[in-house]
Amino acid sequence: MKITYKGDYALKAIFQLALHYGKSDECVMSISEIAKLGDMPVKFLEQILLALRRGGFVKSRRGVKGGFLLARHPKEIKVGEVIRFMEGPIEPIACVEKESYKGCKDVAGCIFRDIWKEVKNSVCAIVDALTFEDLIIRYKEKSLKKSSMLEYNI
Amino acid sequence: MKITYKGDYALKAIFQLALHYGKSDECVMSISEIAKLGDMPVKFLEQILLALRRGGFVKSRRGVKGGFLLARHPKEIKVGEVIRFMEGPIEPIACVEKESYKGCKDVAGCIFRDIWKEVKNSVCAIVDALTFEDLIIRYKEKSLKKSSMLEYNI
DNA sequence: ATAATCACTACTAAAATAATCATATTTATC
DNA sequence: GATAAATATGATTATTTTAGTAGTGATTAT
Repeated sequence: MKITYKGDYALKAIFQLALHYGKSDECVMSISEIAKLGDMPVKFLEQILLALRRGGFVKSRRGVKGGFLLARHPKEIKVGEVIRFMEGPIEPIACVEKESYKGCKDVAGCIFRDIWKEVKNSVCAIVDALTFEDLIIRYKEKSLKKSSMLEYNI
Repeated sequence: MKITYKGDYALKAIFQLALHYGKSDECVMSISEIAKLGDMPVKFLEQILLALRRGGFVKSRRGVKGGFLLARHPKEIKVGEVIRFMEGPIEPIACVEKESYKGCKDVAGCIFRDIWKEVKNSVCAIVDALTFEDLIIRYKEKSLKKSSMLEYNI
């Protein structure tokens, strides 16, 4: 039941780009900039960003002052989409999506399959309802709360 | 977001023992018997059953006519318990339970952590509400349905 | 020109996974 | 008491996944 670093970093990178989004189309972020903000290894993040580009999540510009930017508006990118793209289908076990599954002679009669489907649906309901715009709103609320707590010395 | 074979086989083994439960305390199942029913590799299952014994889920008897049986009533064993015991904490990422997490400088301000908590809670709600008695009921309903479908040639 | 930056491919070390193997110990039954 | 059937335990292994690193090439603003 784990998300890998690959998926984690992908989400963080897109989140950084989302925070940075819209100021102007010229406004790209370099890999190293994103890596620094999210505390991620640069060369590993590079691979992830290139994958995200192929997936249509981000766009890139090469050369000096090049970098990455979101290919779509943050409200058009769902968290679940990114997870699925980076990690494969959201399902606790392969038999949920694929009918063929080694460990199961009787897929139709398998009660566990039903449970995994429930789990899958419930997880998908959460991550597919969340866009990166939602995340930004949450983030801003959080940092507002934090700063006001600081202000009043709570 | 995956369950491993270890966890999968553990659930299946306990389910077989649960189906077999209560007929008498003498009524144990051998590893090979369980393995056959669940289509699992015998020696791998052996390790899993021994782990489950240490975890207090099953009891064993050695020697001829030995084997395994549940240590508790099926209604006293939750699916979530077994998953946690075999796979570790149910959480998409380590930062949910543990405060220390390499990939995150700012755990408090991290919006993803909140999402993973939501996911975790929602998954736990499902698997912690399910006992092996529930599974048996589901299973019997299913096989009843199947046999009646056969009967009426649907 | 050149320096900064993305693009791509290949490689690698470590960990996890899914087992197998060998050997000991226990116990019902003949 | 011998034997066979079973669990108990620890070691070993093969494969895959993960999390990177390294190097080289292509592009472009200055």
